[in-house]
Amino acid sequence: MALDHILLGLLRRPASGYALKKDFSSSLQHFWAAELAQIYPTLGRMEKDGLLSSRQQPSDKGPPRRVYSRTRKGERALHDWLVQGPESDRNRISYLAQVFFLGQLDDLAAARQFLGELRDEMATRLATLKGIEAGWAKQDPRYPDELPDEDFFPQLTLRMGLMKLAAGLEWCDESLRRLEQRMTRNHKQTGPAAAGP
Amino acid sequence: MALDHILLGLLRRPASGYALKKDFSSSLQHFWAAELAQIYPTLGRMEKDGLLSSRQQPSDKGPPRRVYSRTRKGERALHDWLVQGPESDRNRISYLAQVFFLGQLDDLAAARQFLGELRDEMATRLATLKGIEAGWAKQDPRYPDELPDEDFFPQLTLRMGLMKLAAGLEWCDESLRRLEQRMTRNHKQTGPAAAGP
DNA sequence: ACTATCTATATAACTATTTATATAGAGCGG
DNA sequence: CCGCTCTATATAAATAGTTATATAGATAGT
Repeated sequence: MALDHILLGLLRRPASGYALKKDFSSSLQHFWAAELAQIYPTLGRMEKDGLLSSRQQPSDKGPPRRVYSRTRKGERALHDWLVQGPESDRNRISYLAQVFFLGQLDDLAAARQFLGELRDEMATRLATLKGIEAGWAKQDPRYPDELPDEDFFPQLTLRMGLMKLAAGLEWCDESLRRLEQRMTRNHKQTGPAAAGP
Repeated sequence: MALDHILLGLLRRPASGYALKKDFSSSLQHFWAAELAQIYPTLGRMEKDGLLSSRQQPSDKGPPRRVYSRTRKGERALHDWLVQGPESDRNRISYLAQVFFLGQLDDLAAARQFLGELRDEMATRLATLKGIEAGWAKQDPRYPDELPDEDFFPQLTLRMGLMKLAAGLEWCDESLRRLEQRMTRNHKQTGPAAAGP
């Protein structure tokens, strides 16, 4: 499971479940999300399996926290995950499933509406990622090519997000243009159409 | 759940679970996969919920099959799914999670190896999609802009796949180039480095 | 006849994920 | 002091998805 390995990667330095969830919210969330209700039992299982160890620590703000560290075994598991090569993910993209069936709507205007909303969402996400990039660039003059390895690879994932979203936006625009052409065409030839003389 | 709605979309014409699985394998699989062991109980539940109806039919090649049709209620559910707007998917991309942590490998050559494998996989998938596109174009002279609506939207999803994979390949090449620069640089300045005079 | 493959359905066991809920201390605003 | 938010952990219940396995008729090849 990828969550296990992601937690191992994040546990480069010891952290509590709550802190790990924050790591997800900051950078990782764009390609992998996890809820606390999934993180806590996973950490417990991984400790049971000897991949992690934990100790309780008093907290200045709130109840005591359980801080996890990865063990030698955990480090090996992370290493193995990385050198085994890319996991070909069962990439589920639900909006494409919707697009696939848009032709079954009685009115193409509803399909246009759909693609317009998708375009807006992608534009928003692209703006978000650009904001993150700008922030990184501002606070570190070494951005992007003089960054330490530790930050180079996360930066690559951000770059992938930017490139995919740019491609997605381009696709939306192209699709909307083609759909509108199609709507105009259908409008003009209402009735006759189809077969030539 | 998206699987429910996908099945409703596929059931434009009545079909058995086995046949629906084949529909997945042909076109849909690139952005949504499903196993028979998931499809059968889902069809059962949807029938119980009144979204589908079924009847048994003798088969010429094998045991009798249960053929499902969507009900009026099922059609409404599909319609609602489409007009509600794009589902923002929790898009999980496990290879990006791996890339994120590649800096924790002791040897950057292993990271290069990883990105090379990813590049190869993407190139293969891109070739596959291009093959599908070529097949469609060959068997239908209306491809792509004179296709009936029914085929226009599936064709758009194929196009999205092509564009995303092209972006992905570009990213791999760019990342490999930058990683190799980085490796050369590290090699040259073994020891001194960092601070200027 | 034997074997493999394809059609066809189904279930059990397991793993993963989401949503809802409970608990409890600490700090802040009104 | 009351309610709100944040820190912090945890569990229950439900849903979703994967892997393994069982059954059985039909057809094609050896």
